[in-house]
Amino acid sequence: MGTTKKELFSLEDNQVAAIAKAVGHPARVAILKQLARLDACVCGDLVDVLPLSQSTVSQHLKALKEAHLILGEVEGKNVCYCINKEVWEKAQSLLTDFFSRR
Amino acid sequence: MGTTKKELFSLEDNQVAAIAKAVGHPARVAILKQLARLDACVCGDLVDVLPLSQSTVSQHLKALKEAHLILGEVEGKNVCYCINKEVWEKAQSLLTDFFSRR
DNA sequence: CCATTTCATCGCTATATTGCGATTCAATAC
DNA sequence: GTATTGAATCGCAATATAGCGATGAAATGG
Repeated sequence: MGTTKKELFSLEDNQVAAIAKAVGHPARVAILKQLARLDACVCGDLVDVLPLSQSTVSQHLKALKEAHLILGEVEGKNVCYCINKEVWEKAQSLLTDFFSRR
Repeated sequence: MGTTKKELFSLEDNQVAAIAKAVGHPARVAILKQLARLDACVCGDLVDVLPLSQSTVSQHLKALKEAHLILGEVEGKNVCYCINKEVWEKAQSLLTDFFSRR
């Protein structure tokens, strides 16, 4: 318990849920918006923009990375994040389809 | 801590996050799909369709109701759930806009 | 009245999430 | 080499979530 019984649901339902879950926090929404806006990647400028500590922002970035919605590339001392275009488009179509029902 | 600092984010970011959070579980995805498919409302047939106990399904329905994505109407002994069309469309446009970035 | 059915809620356990400060590690700067 | 900077991770506390069985409350059936 406390654990989602993923095995019991369809792949698609799990995919939709996983994406939605990753987006389900205002900080992560804000991060994704920033990354979309800047098109090119950014790094820890995100920390400056967000009203959260560095460690907390790092956690959210990790969550988004685990959902494959973003990519992080090391550039010397910095890490450059950007939207994972492929997965983003997949997510877009999954969610669009989902909400187009009815 | 353990609590999202919603105050620190924009209304829109919070709205997007709240909807995504509600959708962020495969059981709730499955419920919403069913309700969309049956167009007309259903009741505890949902429990039969889902691989979860009645109490757990009830919890998920509560979560969806709190996100205003669904409506529940008492009909004698039964409760009839259906998608909240207005909010659903709002959610659709919010999420579509969100994913249309970039 | 009592029994049954339908659903919500309580009470509990297990696990996950959010947040932060402190620490660590790698890369640069000196 | 040491110092500094950027970012991930650790460790912790507070809270939230997922799941279930049991109990409750309202409506129907007798």
